[in-house]
Amino acid sequence: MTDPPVAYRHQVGAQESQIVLPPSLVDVAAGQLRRMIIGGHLLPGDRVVENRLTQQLGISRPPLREALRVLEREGLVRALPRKGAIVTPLTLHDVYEIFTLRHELELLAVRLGIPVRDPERLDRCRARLELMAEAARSGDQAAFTECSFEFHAAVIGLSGHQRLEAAYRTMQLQMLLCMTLNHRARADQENLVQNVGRHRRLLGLIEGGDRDLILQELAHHGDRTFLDDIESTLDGHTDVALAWLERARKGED
Amino acid sequence: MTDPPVAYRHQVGAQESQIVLPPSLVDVAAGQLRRMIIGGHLLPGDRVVENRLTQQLGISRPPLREALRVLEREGLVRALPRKGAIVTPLTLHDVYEIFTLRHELELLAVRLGIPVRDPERLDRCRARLELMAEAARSGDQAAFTECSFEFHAAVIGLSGHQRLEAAYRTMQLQMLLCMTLNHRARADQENLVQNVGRHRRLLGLIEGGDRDLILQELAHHGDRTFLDDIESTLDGHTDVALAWLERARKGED
DNA sequence: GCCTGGACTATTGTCTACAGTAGCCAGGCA
DNA sequence: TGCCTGGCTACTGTAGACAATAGTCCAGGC
Repeated sequence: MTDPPVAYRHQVGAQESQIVLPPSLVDVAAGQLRRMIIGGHLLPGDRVVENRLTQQLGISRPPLREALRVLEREGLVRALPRKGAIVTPLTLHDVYEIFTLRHELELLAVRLGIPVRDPERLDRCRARLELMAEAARSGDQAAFTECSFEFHAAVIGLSGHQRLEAAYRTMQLQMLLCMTLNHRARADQENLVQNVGRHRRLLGLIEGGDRDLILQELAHHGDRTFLDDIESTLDGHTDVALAWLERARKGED
Repeated sequence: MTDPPVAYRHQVGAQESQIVLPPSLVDVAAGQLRRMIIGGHLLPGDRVVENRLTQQLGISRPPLREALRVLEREGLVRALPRKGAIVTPLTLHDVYEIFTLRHELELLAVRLGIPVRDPERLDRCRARLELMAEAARSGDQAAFTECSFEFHAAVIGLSGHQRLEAAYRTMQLQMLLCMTLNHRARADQENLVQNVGRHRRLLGLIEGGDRDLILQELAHHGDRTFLDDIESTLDGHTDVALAWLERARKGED
């Protein structure tokens, strides 16, 4: 997808101190794999064969294997010794785990981060929200997902708690993995725009700085606690997730 | 250290279903690296040079690099692009992060796991506590640390929440990393035995099944909230951590 | 007709080798 | 004396090749 950097090119940006180095193949490969999984090109349970991927990505096996180790720690991939790797298969219990832990991390972030101390962090949230809005206007589903992901991470980042944010990002990724289970998960542009509206309201609450109000909102959702749909649901897919959850409850594991 | 398996040997255990496979070099290397870091042989900020380690461990670079990727995701090691890796350097803020997040994960585990549903899980806690006690009796500091680590993981595992347990293990590891900052962190055998006693009381509380009582105990510690010393402090090193925290608060970053 | 054994293929686990980069040190120039 | 520059060394990033294993398919025997 991105052109493989045959040689390292040092690119000096507008600001002289900002030197942009091409990322290592491991990072590139990890990013591509994430996109393939989140994008639904690789579904939970699918085999992840190294040779095939090296050809697709145009790299050799060592960096790919390192990338797979990263993905494994992120929970997107499961390694079966001597049998290769598969995209993490999900059960209903997995979904439960992902949503509960994610919810809990959000609560903690609100407790630690609201009211906001560092206005600069708030600016970053605003900027990413605008990127979301732009993606929604253009109707680019993939871009919207990515922007939304980054917006949420930025919100969690208001806490200034890097480890919390890292754990949250992991859970977000796995939530996106859940979403791939439902093929009907495509939202139309209308939905995207509405979603941006919800996120804008969330940002308003945050700017208000009333921690308890936000926590109250979070706790207010009763049965849907771990599928809270106001400040954190990604891409307006809450209903989809709920539906899947319901379906899974009745039928398959 | 461990003999390198020149050939793969399938070992069939007493129970026929239990086939013991030799672990991959990546796992071996990751384990060894963890021990080197937790054991204080590699201190925060120390460079982690690949070539040196391959010689020490008797393996080649690819599996070692994969192991480093794992450790990186665990937060024990930080990769500096094109400059190698270092053991994660810790600031006061890092310690704050580690203890707060760990504490929060504990609270969640108690809320989800108490009262205990699956008695088998409780048995595992008991078994590991006995291992701890044995290590304390023999005064084996390293073994005690490892047993304690596993005991706590088992307690968190009462929740049946694998992702929660995984996140907790990560924080535990990083907490052990914090401990290496203080060279006086060696506890004598007396301390170890006392520590086992505290853990035994915790297990008693858990067996009692009174969730609120435990949560109350956890919240009861006021200033020391995130250094709670009853149910989760490892190895009786709370005081050491507090002292270090105090020292860091005044002086260095 | 079904089961068992063996060879084959696909794939993972590991190693060695090479390309390219960052840091260091000596030497030259202002 | 101080700074810059060139080359050297140590190290990381990546590639390709080999060794070993797990699964599969087919042939042969019961």
